[in-house]
Amino acid sequence: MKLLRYGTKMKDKSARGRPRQYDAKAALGAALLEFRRRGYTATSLDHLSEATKMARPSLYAAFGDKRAIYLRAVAQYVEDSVECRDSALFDEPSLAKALDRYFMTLVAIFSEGDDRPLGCPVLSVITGEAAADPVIGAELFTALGRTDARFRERIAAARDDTQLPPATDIDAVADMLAALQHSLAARARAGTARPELERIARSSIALILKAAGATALS
Amino acid sequence: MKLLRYGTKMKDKSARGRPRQYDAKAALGAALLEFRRRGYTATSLDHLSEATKMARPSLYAAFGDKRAIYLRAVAQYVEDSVECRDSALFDEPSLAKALDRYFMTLVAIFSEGDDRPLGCPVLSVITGEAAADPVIGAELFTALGRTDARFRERIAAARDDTQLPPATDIDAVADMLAALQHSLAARARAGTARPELERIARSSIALILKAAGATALS
DNA sequence: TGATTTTTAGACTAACTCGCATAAAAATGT
DNA sequence: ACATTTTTATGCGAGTTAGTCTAAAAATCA
Repeated sequence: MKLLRYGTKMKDKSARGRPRQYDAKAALGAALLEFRRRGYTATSLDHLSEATKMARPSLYAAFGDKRAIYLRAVAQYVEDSVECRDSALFDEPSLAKALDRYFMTLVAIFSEGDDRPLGCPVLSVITGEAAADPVIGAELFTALGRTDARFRERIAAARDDTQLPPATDIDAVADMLAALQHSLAARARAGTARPELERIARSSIALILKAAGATALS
Repeated sequence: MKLLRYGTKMKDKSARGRPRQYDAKAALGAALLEFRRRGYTATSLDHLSEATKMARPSLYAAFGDKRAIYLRAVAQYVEDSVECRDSALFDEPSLAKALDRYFMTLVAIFSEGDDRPLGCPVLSVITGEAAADPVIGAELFTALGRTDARFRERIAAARDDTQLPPATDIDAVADMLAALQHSLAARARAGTARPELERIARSSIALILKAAGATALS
């Protein structure tokens, strides 16, 4: 019912008044980069204000307080990267190739950073605060659940595809793939360079597929 | 040369003056608990002062600044837990049983906490700061390296034991075990309860051993 | 041009933080 | 008892931080 109005006058949302000088999407991207560089708590609103080139009151008006800024920045990151990652996982028929594409994409993201790898925008940033802040804790929990669900879907599809045995323990294999993802995030954050991360990813994928009894798909 | 004096007069170290009211070991334990609860940056010296029941100047005199307190607290944790963990890994001839004991011990540690699991004293606490603080980053890196080395030793021993094939890729198997450890830390920090962590650990160990081609040791 | 609306900029308060400086307290040695 | 030595307690000052309030700037509509 609330949506009815938007169909008719789409532009009214920003018709009058001084036009905003900032690009919300770019601002959230810059904010996330700052969070990844400094960590969640160590990032102040002044840092965010400088990184986004938005005045503090504008930040509040646009996104809310610091936690809301982080949550929206992550939501945008997920939205932007889910297409690429889902494509890697599900558009490739061969499970082995799909996993390789997926994890190479992941390593590329985790390896971003001028000085050293910045790691995962979720795992490497809010882990410290997850126990103290229930909202952050819930965000971390749901993020892990999202990844688990994706892996389970892909493994189930491979089993139906006869690439994996019918008796495959889907949860166990998915857990191992998730563990690889968590481990790559931790290692990247600790400073492990990209080639080493890729090596670890590839050998781990091979081991997991071997354990699952995968039959190569020509 | 500096050590010569200590042999003769051991008590001189705290002979005169007001005796200290605090127990350094207990204080570091309380400090680590506080770090695990709040996260590294969010923990202030006031929090540490209250938790350890030491005045701020006493904290400085005894351990140094906040980072030094954390590093010493972690060093003590490693020292205290390494005996138990090494015993689990190396005193048990069967690789499967050794890994089970090791990871059950680890899950017990990660599940500590009144309200929710506190996770790993290293991985779950300083991940956020590792990119900004080079000293913290180095600490994280060496901690990961320690774990890797332990797993490699144990896998090599099992291979020499004929529990694993001679051609076992030691690094690959060790990487997967480390990944399981990293993953359990992340999941615990996200709030996953202990039984679920134990289930994940057991099924993952089984899968890894299967991939490595382990032969059961009766 | 003038009124309206929205964003931006600067400043301000109250609370918190670190690190230290100063003084009191509690033990020992003579 | 008195001087010495070490630890503890209090509190201060410079710097940060979150969040808000007020006023100026920049656009549209009439």
